[in-house]
Amino acid sequence: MPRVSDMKQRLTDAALDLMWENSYGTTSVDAICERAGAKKGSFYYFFKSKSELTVAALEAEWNKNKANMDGLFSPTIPPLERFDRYFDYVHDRLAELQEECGSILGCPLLSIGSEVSTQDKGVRATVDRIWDRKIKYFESAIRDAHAQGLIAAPDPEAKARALFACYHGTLAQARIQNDVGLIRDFKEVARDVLGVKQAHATSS
Amino acid sequence: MPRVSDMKQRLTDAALDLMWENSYGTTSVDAICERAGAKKGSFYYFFKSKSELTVAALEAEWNKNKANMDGLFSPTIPPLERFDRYFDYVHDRLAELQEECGSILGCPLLSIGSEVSTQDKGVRATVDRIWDRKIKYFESAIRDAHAQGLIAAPDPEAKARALFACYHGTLAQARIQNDVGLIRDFKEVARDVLGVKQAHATSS
DNA sequence: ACCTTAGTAGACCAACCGGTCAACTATTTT
DNA sequence: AAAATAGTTGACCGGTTGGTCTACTAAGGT
Repeated sequence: MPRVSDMKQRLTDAALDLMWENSYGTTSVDAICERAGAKKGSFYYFFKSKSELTVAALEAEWNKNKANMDGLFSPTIPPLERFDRYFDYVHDRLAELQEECGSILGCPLLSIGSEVSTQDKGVRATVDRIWDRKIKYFESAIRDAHAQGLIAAPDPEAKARALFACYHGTLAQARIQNDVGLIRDFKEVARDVLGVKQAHATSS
Repeated sequence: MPRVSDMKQRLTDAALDLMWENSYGTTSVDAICERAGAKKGSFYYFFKSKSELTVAALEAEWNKNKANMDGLFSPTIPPLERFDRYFDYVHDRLAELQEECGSILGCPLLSIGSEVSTQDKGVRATVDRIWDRKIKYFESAIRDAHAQGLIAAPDPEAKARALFACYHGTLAQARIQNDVGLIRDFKEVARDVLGVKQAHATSS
């Protein structure tokens, strides 16, 4: 098997970067190619459409982040602390990206998903699938917290979905208003949504 | 002043419909014209760009909804009940639209805002402005609820923003997954976010 | 050395994009 | 009735879009 290439990955990386910063619709195949240093021919050698590339890009992003997520939501960490760590991590990452590109970018799954959901079944299904995987982290943390009596969550799956939705709404609002503030303060909102029992002072 | 026309409104209506159902990017000027029964020339007679049309469309939508919002959030209604009524209203409306077009459409402010926020300052500012107006309804309801001792909300504005973000995240997730369920269940999540004190059974 | 195969190159396409413009029509004021 | 104004028309523009196609090249196996 002659000749190897990292072009496929360069294309998915470029696509996700551009779509995250701008949008699915305004990210043209030409622009993706240019950023990846590829020519049209290469693009359509690896992917048969922009839609298919997007599916691959989202899955690739998930694979990149999975190990990190596993670490943040490790069962060795107290359940409620897992959320704090995760929210802190996302906050820091988005703040870092804001320095680079001037904008709070929010979550690409939500931006892209919301944009194409009524038009592109493939991308929509992919967003859905990855979304569900991420919710699983929330779900088991919630179940653990419930088992330890830290919260009252008889239906961990529903609670996880609700919290996930609230979090993504916050990320979206932060993107629209270009303001990290909401993300920084989300930990407290999360405690309310989770129904954390004891009101323990965090600091100050 | 000769000749009157309702074309301007037909154009903003058409634009919002199409952008809500699909997206900003995929809604072409041609498509807007076709739905409004206008020709390109008329479009650019009333608006100097697609971006400006969008601003007008969002403001027009706000004006259409304002009276309704005023009714739902009337100070004559007990504060927490205002939220219930509002959430019910949005749920019913989205469910109705789903019958028509097959999809849960979420909130156009979020969809459009998230899509164009990094690229179009005018539209972004408009979304921001309307967003703030809507939050005011939440804010005063929260303040009233706090005054009546129903909830503990020392910072009503922050609480309002948080609840608004959570709600929109739920609407976005409902759009992506094309599922009304989350919206139907949001009232309970809202109670958690608001920190409603007494656990009163609603029904069943 | 040469064949096979994975990957690259870039010219090319029709359709569509947002936007312009000059000519035209309908309506009200004078 | 005619002038002034508000609105309409549709041909037209250059650039871009997603996507195709054929010719090519680099590398591993034999």
